Amino acid sequence: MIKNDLANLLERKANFSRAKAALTVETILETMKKALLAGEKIEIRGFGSFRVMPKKTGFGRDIRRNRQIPISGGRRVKFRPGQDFKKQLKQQSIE
Amino acid sequence: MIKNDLANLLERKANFSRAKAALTVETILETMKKALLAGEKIEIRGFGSFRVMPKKTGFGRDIRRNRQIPISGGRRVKFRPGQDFKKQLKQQSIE
DNA sequence: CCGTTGATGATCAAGAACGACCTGGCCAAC
DNA sequence: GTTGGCCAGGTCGTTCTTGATCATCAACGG
Repeated sequence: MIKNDLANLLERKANFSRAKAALTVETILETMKKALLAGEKIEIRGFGSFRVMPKKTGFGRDIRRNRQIPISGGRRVKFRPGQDFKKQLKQQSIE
Repeated sequence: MIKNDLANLLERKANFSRAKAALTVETILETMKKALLAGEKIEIRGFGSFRVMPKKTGFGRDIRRNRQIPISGGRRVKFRPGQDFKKQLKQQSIE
């Protein structure tokens, strides 16, 4: 699924124009991104939650150069699917 | 940030009615959820990607009962912020 | 709609962090 | 205001994380 799919969905479901649909999708995603960058958490019931957490990981590794790479801090975005979402994930299996 | 915040945003930015804004937000999120449940991956450039992966974890642990808990498989949803997103996360620090 | 641009994914390793379950508290949703 | 979903905590095992490169495909222009 790509951004275009979501836009198409709004075209059909909400009867939006293509431009409006695309803009709406981008607006929402952009807003969510900004909120996360501001350190805010996003919590949508029935869907899931995004949380920004300080990065605790210490070292990664560069195979090519065979050296450890200090992870100079920062933050990570963690997504957790909601209860219903998780339940459905368990029930359905991948083939 | 909660679902209501996103709806308010659409009211202001896109001049949607409250009901339409709320419905739009839910429609998008619901669709994304369904896509993930269908095993589809979502890839939005500039934002991030959601991928569904089979769960390989074998055991969890119940501290209270001091026993191991078999994690009977299922799938997990993994979110990865996009390049730009990640870069900004690094640059900004938490207070 | 097709082609182009360039971001995204996989990979390899090693090490640290997260995840599951359960209960209580807090807050999102109605 | 009420309901009930969501987060935290603890232990052990699994997964993630980092970086660089090539191929693939999302996004966009003609």
